[in-house]
Amino acid sequence: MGQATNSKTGQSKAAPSKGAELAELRRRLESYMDSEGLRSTEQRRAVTEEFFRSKGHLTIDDLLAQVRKENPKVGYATVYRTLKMLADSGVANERHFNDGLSRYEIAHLGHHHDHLICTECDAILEFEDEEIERLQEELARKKGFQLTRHKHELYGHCISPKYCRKDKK
Amino acid sequence: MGQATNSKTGQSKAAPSKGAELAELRRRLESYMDSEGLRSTEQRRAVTEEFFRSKGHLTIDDLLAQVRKENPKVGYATVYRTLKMLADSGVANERHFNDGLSRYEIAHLGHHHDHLICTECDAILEFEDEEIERLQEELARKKGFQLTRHKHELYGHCISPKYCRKDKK
DNA sequence: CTCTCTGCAAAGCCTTTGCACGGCA
DNA sequence: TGCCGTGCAAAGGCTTTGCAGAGAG
Repeated sequence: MGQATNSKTGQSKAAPSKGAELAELRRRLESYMDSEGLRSTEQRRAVTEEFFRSKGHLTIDDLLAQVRKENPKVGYATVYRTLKMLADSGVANERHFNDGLSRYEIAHLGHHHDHLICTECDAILEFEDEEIERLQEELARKKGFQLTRHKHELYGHCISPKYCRKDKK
Repeated sequence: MGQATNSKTGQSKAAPSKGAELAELRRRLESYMDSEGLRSTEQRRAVTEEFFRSKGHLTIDDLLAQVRKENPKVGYATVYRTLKMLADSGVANERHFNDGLSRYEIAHLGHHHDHLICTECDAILEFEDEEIERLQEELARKKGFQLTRHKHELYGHCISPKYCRKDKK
């Protein structure tokens, strides 16, 4: 992939800025809602804004709590349904780590990533490793499989106690 | 670890035969039950036998159905509790793939493995890849993490339609 | 005889759904 | 005004738990 540099921002196309990526996701959502005839309501805007404002990996409860700070009348089911909509439109990914909850993260454009999860402070880091992805493909081919997706989660704890505290979250 | 060969069976210690591994697991379970003061009941024996007889990755329903063929009076909760006991003793691993069900597999002695799952025929293959494990460790170290466990699942479908059929399971 | 185990049913937990009302377009 | 969206509450689906009776040691 080329490293075409944007002369205005200094950002390359291969790694667009956070802001540019969010703008693209908003456009994607808008066109999805248009094409599906979905309406823009106060609740959907509230949930969507809170979602984009977040750092991702939120549970439905997390998000609902945030949304209700500004908009106390929003219901449980609406958040569920709105997040499903965000996932269907491709701007959110639903994830299931080992706590039995659904979490939603902001989608990344054009590349997959996996997660490193601290079981002490609940931090969730994202990672990408091309070499591992390549080995996975190779392995699947050897076993006679065509891969469609994968799930790779590394659990452990931050080495530095300074940044790893139960109360940090 | 050495490659001492067993003169009787030709099996090396590093890769014990299936039968030898099962025998070791049974011993492990027995000593666990002894140490915890757990009793050997007809139901526990039935569930445990069926579990060891299986090829693993069974859901609780799968196992209960099997057990009830011989022993119709066994209850749901007993199977849950017995499988928890098997997991606690280290002879079973609880796994959660993407269907919301708990599955139990026969533990392997001294080595970790991951899974390749066919979303067409529901086949579950195990794999081990030292290179991937090494890269994981390296990656975690770079991110300042100490790994304790991981979950690596590859989803796809068998390339050969001959061996990949919905009705196969 | 004591203390654990079992089976049933109920309760938990999270997610999904049905339905009447409310509000976009 | 016609429909879609919302909120509430109930229903689902799987797992866990409480309890009285059964059974191992």
